[in-house]
Amino acid sequence: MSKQLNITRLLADLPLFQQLRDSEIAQLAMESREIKLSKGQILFQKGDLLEGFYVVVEGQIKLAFSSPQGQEKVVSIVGPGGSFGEAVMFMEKPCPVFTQALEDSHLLYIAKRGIFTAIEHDSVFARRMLAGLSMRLHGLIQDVEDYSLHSSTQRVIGFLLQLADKPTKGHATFELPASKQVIASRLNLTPETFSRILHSLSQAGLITVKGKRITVPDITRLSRFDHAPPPCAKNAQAPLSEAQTPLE
Amino acid sequence: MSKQLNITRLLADLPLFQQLRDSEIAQLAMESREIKLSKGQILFQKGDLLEGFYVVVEGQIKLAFSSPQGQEKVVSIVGPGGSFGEAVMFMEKPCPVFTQALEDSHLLYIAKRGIFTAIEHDSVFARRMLAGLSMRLHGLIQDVEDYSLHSSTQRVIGFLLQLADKPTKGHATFELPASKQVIASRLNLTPETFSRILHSLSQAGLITVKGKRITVPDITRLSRFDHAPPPCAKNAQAPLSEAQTPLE
DNA sequence: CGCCCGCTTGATCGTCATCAAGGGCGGTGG
DNA sequence: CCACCGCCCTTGATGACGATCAAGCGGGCG
Repeated sequence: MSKQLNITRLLADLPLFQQLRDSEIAQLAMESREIKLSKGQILFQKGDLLEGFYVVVEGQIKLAFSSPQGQEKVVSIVGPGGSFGEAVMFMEKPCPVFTQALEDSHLLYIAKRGIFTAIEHDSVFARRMLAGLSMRLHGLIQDVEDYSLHSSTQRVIGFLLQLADKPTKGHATFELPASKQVIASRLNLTPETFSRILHSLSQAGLITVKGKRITVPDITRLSRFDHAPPPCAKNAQAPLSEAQTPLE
Repeated sequence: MSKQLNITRLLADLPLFQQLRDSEIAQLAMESREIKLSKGQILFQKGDLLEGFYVVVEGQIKLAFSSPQGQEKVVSIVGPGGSFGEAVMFMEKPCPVFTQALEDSHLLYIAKRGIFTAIEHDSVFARRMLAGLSMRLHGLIQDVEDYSLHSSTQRVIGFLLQLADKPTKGHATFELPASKQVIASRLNLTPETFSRILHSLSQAGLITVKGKRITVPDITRLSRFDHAPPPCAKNAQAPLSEAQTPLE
C-alpha cells in the first residue's frame, strides 16, 4: 500500500537511519506507523510505558512534567527530524514526562522490535543509537549547568545565542520557535520574568524584539553580556536613559 | 600476568558485563587498564576528549563543573560499581564536567575499541549499554525536575528518602555518602542552607542528625512533608508538634 | 465590533545566597 | 596528655533575584 511506501520514505530520510540498507528500512517500516496529532492534543501521559519511540515529521511536540499544583515545566521542544522516547523504551520504566502537540503534527511511531532487530543486524546503527542518546544526555547536562550556575538573564542569552549561531556571523535575525510562555517555561522562568528580561536586553541595545521576531545586531556583544544592569532607573539618570529607539 | 588476570576478574564482576563470554571479557581486558587516584586528585578536566570510559572499583569520584568565578557544582557522585564517561566517549565531543577523587580510589579505564568490538559481537551487550545510558538520562531528568519545581527542602527530603528506601520499611538509619558541603552542592544548595534545612527537619522530629549519621524514624511521614514551616513557630497550629527546644 | 488570549508592566513578598563570626572535632606536635 | 591549629560545620543578619498577585494593553478571530 502507498501508506507503507510513504513510511519507508520518511524513515529513509531520517538522519538516524541513513546507514541502513533498503531491506532493513523496509523491515523497520513494518514495525512503524504514522500518527497525526492536532494542536493541544496529548500523546502520552507521565507514567506511561513505551513500547517504541517517536519521530517528528512535521509540527512541534512539547515534553514537560507537571507539579501536583498544576503548574507545568517544559523540558524540551521537539521539531521536525527530532525524536523522543528512546530512553524510556530502552529502560522499560514509566516515562517521567508527558507529551503534547504545540501545533498540528505528524509523527512516526517506531516499535521497539524493529529497533532491536536493526541493532542486531547492524552494529553501526547501534553506535548511532548510542551516540544519539549521548547527545541527548549532553544536552540535559547543559541544562543542569544552566539552571545551577547561570542567572535568568544568562539563561535567556544562552538560549538566544543558540538560536542565532547558524546564520551570518556578526548579526542574526530569527523567530522564537514557540510562544513566549512555552519558552519561558523551557528556561525555567515565569512569563513575566522572561518578558522583563527581553525588555531590558532590548533597552540595552543588545537585541530588538518585534513579536516573535528577534534580531541580534552584534552576537559577540550579546555573548559578552554578563550581569543585568537594573532595568528601571532607580538612580534617575542611568546610562540607559536616552538609548531608546522608541521601539517605534 | 597477574595484573591482567586481576582486571579480568574486576570486569567480569561488573553488572554491565555479566552477559559477555569469557573470551570477550578477555578481549575487553586487553583494552583496559587500572588507575589509582589519591584523594583530591583530578582525573580529567572539563573540555577533555575521552577515548574510553571509567568504572569505579573502589572509592568515590565527583563529577562537577565550575563556573568562571570559581564556584563549583557537583553533578554526580559515583561509587563502587558505577561508571562515567560513556556518553562523552560515544559522542566524541569535549567533556562538560571535570572529575575528582573524593577519596583514594581505584578505577578501571576501558578503551572505546574494546566496547565497540563487544557491541559488534553481542547485540545483547549493545542493548545493555543503551539501557545504561537511558538510566543515566532518566536520572538527569529527575534532577531537572527537582531543580525546576521543588523547593530546597523538598530536594533535601527527596535525597534523604533515596538513601533511606533500602532498609527496613518504616524507619531507617544511614550515613551521608560524602561531606555535607559536597552533598549540598549536589543538591544545588549552599552549605549554610543545607545545614539549616537539616536542622529544621530535625527540629520537626522528622530526622535525627549526628555527624554524618542520619536516622529517619518514620519514612512515610518524612515523604509526606511538604512545605517548610518557618523554623520559628509563627503559627501555633504547626504540625511540627512539641519538639521545640526553645532555640532562643 | 468585541471578546479572548498572549503578553507586558507595576508592586510586593519569599526564598535562598551572601557575608560574617563562632563552635566542635580530629590531627599534630610539644 | 594536653595545647594548638585547621577544617568543616553551624548560626545569625542582611540583601538580591525572581515569583506571585494584579491590572492594563494589543491584536487576531469569530
